[in-house]
Amino acid sequence: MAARRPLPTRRRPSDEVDWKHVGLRRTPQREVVLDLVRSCDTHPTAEWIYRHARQALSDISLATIYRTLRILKEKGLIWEFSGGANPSRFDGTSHVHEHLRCISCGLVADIDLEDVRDLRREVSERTGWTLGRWPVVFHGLCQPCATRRAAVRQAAEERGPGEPGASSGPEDDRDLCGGFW
Amino acid sequence: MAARRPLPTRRRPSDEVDWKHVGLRRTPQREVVLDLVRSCDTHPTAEWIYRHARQALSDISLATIYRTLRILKEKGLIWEFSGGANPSRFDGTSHVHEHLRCISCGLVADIDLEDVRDLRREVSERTGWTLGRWPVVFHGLCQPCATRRAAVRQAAEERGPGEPGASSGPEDDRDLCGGFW
DNA sequence: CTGATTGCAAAAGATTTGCAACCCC
DNA sequence: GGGGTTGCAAATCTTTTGCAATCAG
Repeated sequence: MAARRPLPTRRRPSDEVDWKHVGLRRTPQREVVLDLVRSCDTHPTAEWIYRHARQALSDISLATIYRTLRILKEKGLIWEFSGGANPSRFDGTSHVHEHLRCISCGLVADIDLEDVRDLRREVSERTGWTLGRWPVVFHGLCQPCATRRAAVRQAAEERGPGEPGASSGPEDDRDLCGGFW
Repeated sequence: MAARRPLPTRRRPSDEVDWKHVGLRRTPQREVVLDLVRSCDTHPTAEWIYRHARQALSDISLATIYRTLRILKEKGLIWEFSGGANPSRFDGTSHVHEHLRCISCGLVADIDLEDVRDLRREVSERTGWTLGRWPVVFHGLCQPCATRRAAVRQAAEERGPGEPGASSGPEDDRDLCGGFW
């Protein structure tokens, strides 16, 4: 274990965790990963977390990132959004909220919805499933993707028939918009 | 191209597709894949589709299955549920309906929910996203997984503290319950 | 101390892609 | 006939795993 940049002195999300009760040993790696996921609202990928974690723990490995994310998820401390062939994104579950996921660029956004509580109960009663506090995910297009897609579709229609559901991946979005579908 | 078992003479889902308008050439491979996804309600994986497609088209390749699924998805003819490190599952979108996905075994179930229509509009207005007819996915535990998990948790608590969110993969579920989380 | 955790490198999957042969329109 | 499609095999990419060294309690 090499360079370990002094971590911020202000209170960190990982301080709030009762590690012993959760059944996990408290390590710098786990603290950094949890803090990264909990403190940013960008729903980062494992790769992004890896890059940023290295700024604090220079020799943390990608394997540890994945291992830690999986464990934190299993303990219910964070939530994962699977992304098909593309990387998963993670969310620090601090309070109950729902999600929007863009089917074009994979962006995940949070939203608070009071009304969903009743809906969960209804669904649970009708199906026998346990819906607890797990998120409800709406799928659709974020504004940039909707705009881009509309442009593409119009161009296609001017060229001739076909392409009713033309898709277009994200062109820019260098950092966190990996592209899901 | 070899053995091509006589396909069922009854009307098939793929007959309803206006291939030319969609902008795709009509091929036996595409018909079989679309028919399989549209005619079963089990939300199959690519692998499952491959195994079954071979019964009609003995030398169809897995690459074609994936390519076709991707294309059909891009054209809006089917819907994909990403599964992290685990295989995606597909759904033939015939009418608007919502989904339940088990966070333990990955099972996907359909459910009709009138009330969701208003909710979509509300979310759309509040966020500016385009939610169209894309599905809303509830996450939770299917009955078998909920039962199994409760048992595991109880056993853990009898042994001592910790394990508040213990996870357990599917043990049986040979055919279609791949395991997501 | 002692078992849990980590890094490293290699493995495992799922999905994609290059390319020549082939088939639908 | 010609360009869209397919099969095959190899490549890619994300995530997991085996194992010896190291660390937390």
